[in-house]
Amino acid sequence: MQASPPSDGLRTSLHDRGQRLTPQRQRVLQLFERIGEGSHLSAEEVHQRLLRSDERVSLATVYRTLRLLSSMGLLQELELPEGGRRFELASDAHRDHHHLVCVRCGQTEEFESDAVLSAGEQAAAGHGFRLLECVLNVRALCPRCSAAEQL
Amino acid sequence: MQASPPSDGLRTSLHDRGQRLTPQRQRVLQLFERIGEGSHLSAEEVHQRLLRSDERVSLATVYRTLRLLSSMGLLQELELPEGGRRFELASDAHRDHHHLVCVRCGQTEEFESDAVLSAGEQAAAGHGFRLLECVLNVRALCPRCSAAEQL
DNA sequence: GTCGATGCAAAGGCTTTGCACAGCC
DNA sequence: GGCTGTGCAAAGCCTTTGCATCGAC
Repeated sequence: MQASPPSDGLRTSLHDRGQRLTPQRQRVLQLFERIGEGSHLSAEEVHQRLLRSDERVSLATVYRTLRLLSSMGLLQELELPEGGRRFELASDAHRDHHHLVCVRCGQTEEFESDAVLSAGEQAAAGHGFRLLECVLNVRALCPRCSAAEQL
Repeated sequence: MQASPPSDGLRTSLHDRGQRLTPQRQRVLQLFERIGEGSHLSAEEVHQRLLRSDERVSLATVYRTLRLLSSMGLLQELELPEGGRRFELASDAHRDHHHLVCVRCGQTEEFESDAVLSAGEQAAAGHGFRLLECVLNVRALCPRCSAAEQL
């Protein structure tokens, strides 16, 4: 009894693009599936985590794979300037997927909002654009840092 | 007849922080004022534009100044991963300031939305955060690129 | 005159790339 | 077996930093 092997979907998607299923690509994607949808990892973190579980993948390949999986729509790149490029598992639910970030300590909370999605859809439609993804970044101060700033 | 000298506000803000008003800092800020609120420039572009108008500022100083002016709240950094870090003139109106970006060709449209701002405020309040800025990035395909993708 | 700011060039991250070898199909 | 993917190391951005000099106050 095991979860449906994720390799199948991946293999097919790759095949359609004339590309191959390799252990490295599986390892990267499975890592994201293991940690779940909410988590954002940098390339370096992906590399470290794979090494820790004895799954050898070179850093260059991590970069190549993150780019590939993003272009295939399986991962998506986050837009949080504080702290570099990060990736997370893509999902339809995440077309509307927002971040509340403390600009001082980096604490990040996620939230969803139909209001935001429909505002995004309206804006896109108004300019004749086709919406792909809609991400609201709220830069803020968390309670602790907000208190610290008052001093 | 000239617009109120921007140096005064800048001089005061700098003074309060024990810092000095230099020609370089004025040039950078004035450049942003000249091009208006909607425009996003990278450090390199700021440098190039200043050189073109014979205002000599080293690239290192451009970086230092962009960082300084941002930390003073006079400029703000954009969050558009496609195409590197960019800055624009800050203004209160821009606390709520959104981008519709074509992921294929980079065409960018701006829009505003009260609905988005209030969603951001709600989210911040719900977690006890103090909102600073609220930016919605809508990744999409512009009409031209959308058509091209259908082929 | 003092102390912060600048310019230059060098150092620093992070990311991509060239090339030979390995391994998927 | 062909041709794509990988690993390694080198190269390439973009950005920051050290240090001597300059200049705002």
